[in-house]
Amino acid sequence: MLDTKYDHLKVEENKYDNWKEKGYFNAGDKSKDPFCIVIPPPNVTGILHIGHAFDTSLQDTIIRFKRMQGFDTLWLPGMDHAAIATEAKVVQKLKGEGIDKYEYGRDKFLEACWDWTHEHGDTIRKQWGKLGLSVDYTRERFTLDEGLNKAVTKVFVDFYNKGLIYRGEKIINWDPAAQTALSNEEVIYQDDPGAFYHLKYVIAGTDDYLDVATTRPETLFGDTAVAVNPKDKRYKDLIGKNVILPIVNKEIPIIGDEHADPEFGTGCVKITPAHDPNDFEVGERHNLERIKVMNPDATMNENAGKYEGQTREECRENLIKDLKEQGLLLDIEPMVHSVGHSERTGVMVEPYLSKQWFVKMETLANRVLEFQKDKDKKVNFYPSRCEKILNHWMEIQHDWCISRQLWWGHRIPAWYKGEEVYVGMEAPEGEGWVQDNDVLDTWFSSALWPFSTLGWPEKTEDLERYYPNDCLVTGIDIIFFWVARMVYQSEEINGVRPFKDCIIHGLIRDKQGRKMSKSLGNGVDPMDMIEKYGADALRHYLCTDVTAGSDLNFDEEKIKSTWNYINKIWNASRFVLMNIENLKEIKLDDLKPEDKWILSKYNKVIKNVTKHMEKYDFNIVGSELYSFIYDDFCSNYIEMAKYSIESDTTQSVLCYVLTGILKMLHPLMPFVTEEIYQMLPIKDAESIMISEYPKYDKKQIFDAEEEIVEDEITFVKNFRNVKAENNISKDMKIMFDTEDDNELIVKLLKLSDNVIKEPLGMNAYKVFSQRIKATIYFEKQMTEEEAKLKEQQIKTLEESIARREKLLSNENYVNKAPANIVEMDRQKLEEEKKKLEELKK
RNA sequence: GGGCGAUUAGCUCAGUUGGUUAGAGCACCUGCCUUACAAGCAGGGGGUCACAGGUUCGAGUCCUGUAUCGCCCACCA
Repeated sequence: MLDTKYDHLKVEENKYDNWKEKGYFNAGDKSKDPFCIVIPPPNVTGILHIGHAFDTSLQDTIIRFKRMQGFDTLWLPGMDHAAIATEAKVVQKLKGEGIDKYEYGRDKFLEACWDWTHEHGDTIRKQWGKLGLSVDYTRERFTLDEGLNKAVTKVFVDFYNKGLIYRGEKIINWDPAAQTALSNEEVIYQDDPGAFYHLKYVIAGTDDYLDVATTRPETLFGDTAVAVNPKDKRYKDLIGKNVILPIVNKEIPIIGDEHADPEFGTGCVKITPAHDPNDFEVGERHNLERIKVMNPDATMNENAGKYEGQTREECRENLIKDLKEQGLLLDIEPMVHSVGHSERTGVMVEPYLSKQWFVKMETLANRVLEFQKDKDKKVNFYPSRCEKILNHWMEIQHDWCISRQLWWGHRIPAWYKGEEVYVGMEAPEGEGWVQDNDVLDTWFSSALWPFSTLGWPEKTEDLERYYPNDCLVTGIDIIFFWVARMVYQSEEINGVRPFKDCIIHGLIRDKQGRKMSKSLGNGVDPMDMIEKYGADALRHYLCTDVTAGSDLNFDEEKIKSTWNYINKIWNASRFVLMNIENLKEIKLDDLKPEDKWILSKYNKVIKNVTKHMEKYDFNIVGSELYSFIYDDFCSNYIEMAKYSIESDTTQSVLCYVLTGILKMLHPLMPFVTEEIYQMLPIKDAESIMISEYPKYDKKQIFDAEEEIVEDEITFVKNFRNVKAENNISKDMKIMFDTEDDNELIVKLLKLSDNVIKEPLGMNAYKVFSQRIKATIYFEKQMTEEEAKLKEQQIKTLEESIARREKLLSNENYVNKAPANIVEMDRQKLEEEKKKLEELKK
């Protein structure tokens, strides 16, 4: 027998391991249609946060639903080696032990990374278990495992041969802390207070000067020109002349270039081709020398003269002091400008001239845009507006910098001998070849995840069966990083979309809508929530309390109320289990109206819930189930059933509907539904997770009975309302005006001693629903307040009648509105008129 | 600068293709320990759906504009 209170800790103990051991999570039943989701691999950097819980809860809900619907479901788990993120953590850890990465050496460092991976991988798997995720561990993958390395290498080699990957010297985003290149997506821009330094560039051979404004004075050692707009009347005659570069005292030319905006600043721009992407392009157009002024760690190099060895910050400070002394500093104008920071190390990114590997985007992106126009080839986004984010990214088409000066990752399959370059699956034959030291951006391997995990490039059975995947679930912030890349890689490599549907969810913020962050200390550990309220409450909250694609402001109170909801389900189940002794097959002839009513409602819920589950509209699923369980099943059917609980039909209907409720809830709250399912006397499977999802049965729809019972419920509600509002005491008498059998109502209202057949000469109040009318007789005089209330009710009713009569006398409305709507209004009007008549008596 | 989203009850949010008198949870008020559940039950109050126009028989929902907030992208010498 169930305890009187729901205990989530007890309920969630041991179930997961049992499911796992029984093999319920494992895919491969070829008698069924396949359905596959690959998990967005969490970084092995650490523990899962609430965002992971959100993301994976949604996936598990989908997978469990599809499994119960009879699909061969594969939810493929795995983790991401997270090149720079993990490397940064391991470097930090070693540093704490007094070990320097470079002194330690590549091999030993990688060993440390693998240790880290195994340790954190175990933690993540434990957390998946706590959340109840039904992933197929027999197919778990890691982005850096051998098979994936083969896939990555093959894609690199093929792309190189097709000209989709090239090596070039360009300005890239350089992370001076990790000392590696970054992609545009790994740079976070934020507004920082800074200044516009106005410097005096004296025009050679004159006393005149140009006021050149810059936010980065320390790069002036790399200046090779000053640009003005050729259309700018102020300066156009100066084009071709030279200016003297301050401090360096070297002459550099004044050039005319469109890049200089006459409206911005002073209209004069210093050109530093090796330290600014725009200047780089100007430099290309004018054939300017590229002078690097910094070392990879962002200290100044030999080109910075006496400032060599200083950090960029120190250099700026000293340089400004010197400029001031020499009268070359015209002004310092404070301003706020946005500055790029490394996503992982947080340091200011340095635009830096460097030789790197790139993926050429044009062809790849254009194909995606083409595919998205074809309904059989496109990725369908939920919500659909998210498709615009993908398309927008494809339209920008920045080439993707994929090489990273790191050790933890897939090593670039390129070898060099002098000027020669060889790219291939294996090292080239012959002496003297040296492999590229760099590794690939972690997203290069995760971009292949939907098919590399299934065995590609081998033509495996799994690949054949589960690819393209059926859906992918991820956060709105990951569309650029990951979704876009999976889409164009899949379409280029295999000519198909990686997955049919892409479900996008928002970010989890704190209750005030702020981003969760370490510095604010407003993060939420999902494991704490599970400890306090259970995974079922957490999952149900996360899946049903937010609309698709929008952010969720985390509110612990709501998990608490979800716990209450589960407790309600627990107790309803307790009631049912306590009362079912004789179960039998339900025969339509035996059913009472209320049985038919609940079956009818139940089947309509199945239909609706199934429809919305298939559209990933869990919000609607949640509220649909909630009102059915709370209002229809608990508040009404169970109350009614108490008066015929000895009937085996009632018992059977109770058990039948409860079973269906548990099954529909199972994808959202797997643990408690399993616990209760196991106590049912009749089960269709050894576990609810492999049982059959309820199916809509037209034979169990009883419109007539539904209407009758619905009307009885309305009567009961109206009666309680009248009684409460008028302070009518328990010893009142009630006389039914209608001849119908009102037995159930009498029982529900506990009125067996109050029913009379003849009117009494006392205060009277009419109560009614559409079919049932009754008069309540009571002793007490109506107070002034109560009389006023009655007056108010009459007034409201009269207003409503007037409104409706006006509406129905409107020919336009009667002719153009759908007939059933008009008919509904007519009926309603009749009712209101009757009601008014009764009230006025 | 370009784009996207939001604005509905005290708070947090739902509201499907326009269609009864706009819903839920929490909070609040009244009455109840009714043997599944007091972490509960019954009943109740509370909303000119941001603002201004328009389309329509009918607008929270569609269109135009305005305001405020948030996010993304680009630029920022």
